[in-house]
Amino acid sequence: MSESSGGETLLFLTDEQLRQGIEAVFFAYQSFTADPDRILATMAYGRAHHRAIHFINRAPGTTVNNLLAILGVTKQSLNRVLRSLVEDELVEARVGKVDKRERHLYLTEKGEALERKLSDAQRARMRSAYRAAGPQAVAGFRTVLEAMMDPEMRRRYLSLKESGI
Amino acid sequence: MSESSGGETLLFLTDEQLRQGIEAVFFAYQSFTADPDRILATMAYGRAHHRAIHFINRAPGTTVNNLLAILGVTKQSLNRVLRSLVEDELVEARVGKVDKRERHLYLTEKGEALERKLSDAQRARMRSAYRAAGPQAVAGFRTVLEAMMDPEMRRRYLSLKESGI
DNA sequence: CTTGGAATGTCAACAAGACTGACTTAAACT
DNA sequence: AGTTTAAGTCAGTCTTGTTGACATTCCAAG
Repeated sequence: MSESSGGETLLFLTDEQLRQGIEAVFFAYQSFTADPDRILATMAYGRAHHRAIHFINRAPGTTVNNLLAILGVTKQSLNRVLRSLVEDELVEARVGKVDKRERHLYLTEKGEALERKLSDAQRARMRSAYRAAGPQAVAGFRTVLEAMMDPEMRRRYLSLKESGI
Repeated sequence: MSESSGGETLLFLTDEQLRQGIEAVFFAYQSFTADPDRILATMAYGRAHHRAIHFINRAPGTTVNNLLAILGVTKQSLNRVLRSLVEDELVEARVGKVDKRERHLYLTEKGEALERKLSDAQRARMRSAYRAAGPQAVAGFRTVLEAMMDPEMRRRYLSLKESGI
């Protein structure tokens, strides 16, 4: 009922379609985090540890400040996570040679092993979803995700994307 | 370097491609929740309240148990949220006529107003992303998201999708 | 050279929101 | 009458976010 396709010029952009998109993102994201969450729950870690490990692996030697900017949390919040990872010898924090205030972060072998375990699970899900959907759908998927990002997020995303080639 | 396209038969499924997909989901989801989060932060509410409001609006008269199943949280967790929403007169919990043990949940006018405010923000983002990406990309986006969901999540998603037609 | 400010990171305390487990109440079913 | 189901409650824990205060280091202006 109501003005379903009232103000929209493009037919596929009804409120109902948009709402379904929102719900799809919600449910997909829950599934997306479920695999690593299950693994992390067996240890004393959570999603925050996963994120830190992921991005340290992605950009080894990154500083705490750098990581902060990517994750978008406060330094105090990240610090707690980082501390436990360093204590458990998954991450090494080396004092900067040029600037001694900085800490450069690296995964240890143990840290790399966990990273692989977590990302394997997540990649397996992405791989099977990508396979099932086909290359054209994947391209569209990526296009919409990038369009959804805030300029600031997109900047972070693209900087990683380029560094990873 | 390393075995970039070593074990994959399909070229577009390199580990690097999958990793970029994972990061895209991460950054897009952050942006996706940012708008409602900003609005909610001004009140004493959080994301949990938003989710409850969203699904009550989506399926008015739903029972607590029903909502529990959709959200995938414990009743203790949902109860805390629901209690504050009822106290603040955003949600009404009516005793069931057929089964008096059940509480049927409805948004009040005040609740509907907040729901609209929150979903307007989120829909605006989706709309502009969809517009920018084009219909074909949107179709692909939806296809991949559905393929990413656990069977259980997909079941929940589809049941809502159908009820919303 | 020194001193004051800026940048980087750490510690402590608190709040939201998730969880488990144990329990109560009321209603419905058998 | 006894069991199951729906909802709600109380207590305690964990993760992860927040602010505020503080230490260390660097750098630049006087």
